[in-house]
Amino acid sequence: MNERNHHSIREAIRERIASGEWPPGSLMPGEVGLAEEYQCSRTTVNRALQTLAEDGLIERKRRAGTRVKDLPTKRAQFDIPIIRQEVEATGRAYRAHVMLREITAAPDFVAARLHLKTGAKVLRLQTVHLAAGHPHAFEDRWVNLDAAPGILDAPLDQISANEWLLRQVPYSSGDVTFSASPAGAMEAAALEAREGDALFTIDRTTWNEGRYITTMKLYYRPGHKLQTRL
Amino acid sequence: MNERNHHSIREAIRERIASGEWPPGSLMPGEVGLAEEYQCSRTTVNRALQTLAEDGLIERKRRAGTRVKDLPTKRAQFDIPIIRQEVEATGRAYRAHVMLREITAAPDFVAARLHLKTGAKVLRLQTVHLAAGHPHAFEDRWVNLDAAPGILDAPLDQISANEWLLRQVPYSSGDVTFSASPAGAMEAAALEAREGDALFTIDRTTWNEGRYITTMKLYYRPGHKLQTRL
DNA sequence: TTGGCTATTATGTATGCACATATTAAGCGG
DNA sequence: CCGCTTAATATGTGCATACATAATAGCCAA
Repeated sequence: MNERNHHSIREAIRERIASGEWPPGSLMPGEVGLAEEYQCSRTTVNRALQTLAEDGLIERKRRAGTRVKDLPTKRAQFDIPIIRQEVEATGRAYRAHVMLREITAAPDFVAARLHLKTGAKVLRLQTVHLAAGHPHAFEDRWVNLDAAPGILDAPLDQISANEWLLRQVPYSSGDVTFSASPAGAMEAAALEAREGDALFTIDRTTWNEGRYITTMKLYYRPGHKLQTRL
Repeated sequence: MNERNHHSIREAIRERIASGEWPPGSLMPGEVGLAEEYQCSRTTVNRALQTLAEDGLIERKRRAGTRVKDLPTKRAQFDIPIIRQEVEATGRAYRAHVMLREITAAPDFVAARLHLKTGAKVLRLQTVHLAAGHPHAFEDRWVNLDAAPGILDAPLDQISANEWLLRQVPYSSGDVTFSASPAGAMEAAALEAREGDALFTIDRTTWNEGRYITTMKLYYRPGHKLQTRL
């Protein structure tokens, strides 16, 4: 507890901030002062303060010193799991059902997201993810065939497109948008919901080193929540 | 570019992982090897690898070595700003309108969240946040009067409850839930939307060192999105 | 073969030091 | 009093080193 590694020092400082010892906007003691107080080297204090700065709790400037942030911006972190893992984590059996699988011309918004010409051939997949037999989410996905041609031979009844793609290009970047959208006829049918129901929706486009791979829209069943701590 | 600070080494390693040089699940070279390759000390490589591990890209175990994660769980980060800042960042004028302000008995779900007895007195606030005169979000908030009695004297027409509380207890913890919910009569009226519209919703409960301070539900106008990169 | 002990090894972490760099404060000439 | 230069200072970062710790491999005895 009273060890002087950077973890415990970080937590000690965090508590002193939370307690109001150093009010928002105020300057806190410098690294050397804290090092002396905690009987450790400046390096160790530096590490503790750096992680606090990453967490958005304090702001550090050379020469100016370290000060407690005025209006701290809270940072929420979500682990975005593979749906299979998400379902299995709750102890329910996972199954996916591919409703539609066709090669088609990319509509405008898909072409834009995947940086393709309008009308380029893409694979469209519509999948229902089932948890213990009940619809959990509906996925509407477009795959750039240039970037992932092998998907045409993938056994998509056994492994979800998401997982298959993840194995091909494991460490891709992406952007993610959370929103709420009303269920259309298609989503309502797939999720056994009513048209117009409010669905929690995730839009996601994925690329790797400049190659745009896939874009998808994921509609969760009504009532789905995404929770985190901050 | 070819510097050998921990930033550039981290990015170099990240790219080598993305390129597939070390496939998922495989063991990558040890710290000493990488240090030699990049002509730097083990300390520097260690730093680079530690941040990559925090990002969830690799997994490290003593003696066992460092390996690339098999199915990397993507981590989405959102900065949750104060609504005023969120609005002003888009260049629009911010204004808040308090629709309801009453001291009332806490209903069950509020009492549970704030760890109070059912029926304890709480302050309920309903606020519309306006961006350039148009409704942006509707906030339904409950404040624990024991934890923040001063709020009864706060000029809530000038400063939002959120900001006021944030100044009183700046460094609180909280939990956050994202979901989609249909607009009720109240939300529809406040947001100038139709009843049943799909609204992006954030539930948030805040505490500080065991004192439960406030819980609120925030309904965004239809079409609101929350975007991030991963 | 099995169980437990030990040596080995890769990562985890603290330290002292040197130097880099950004920013403020002081000094100074006009 | 202004604007420039210069010095002082807090943080940023890298390095060599030492030791801690966890996981593994190998060994030996029962």
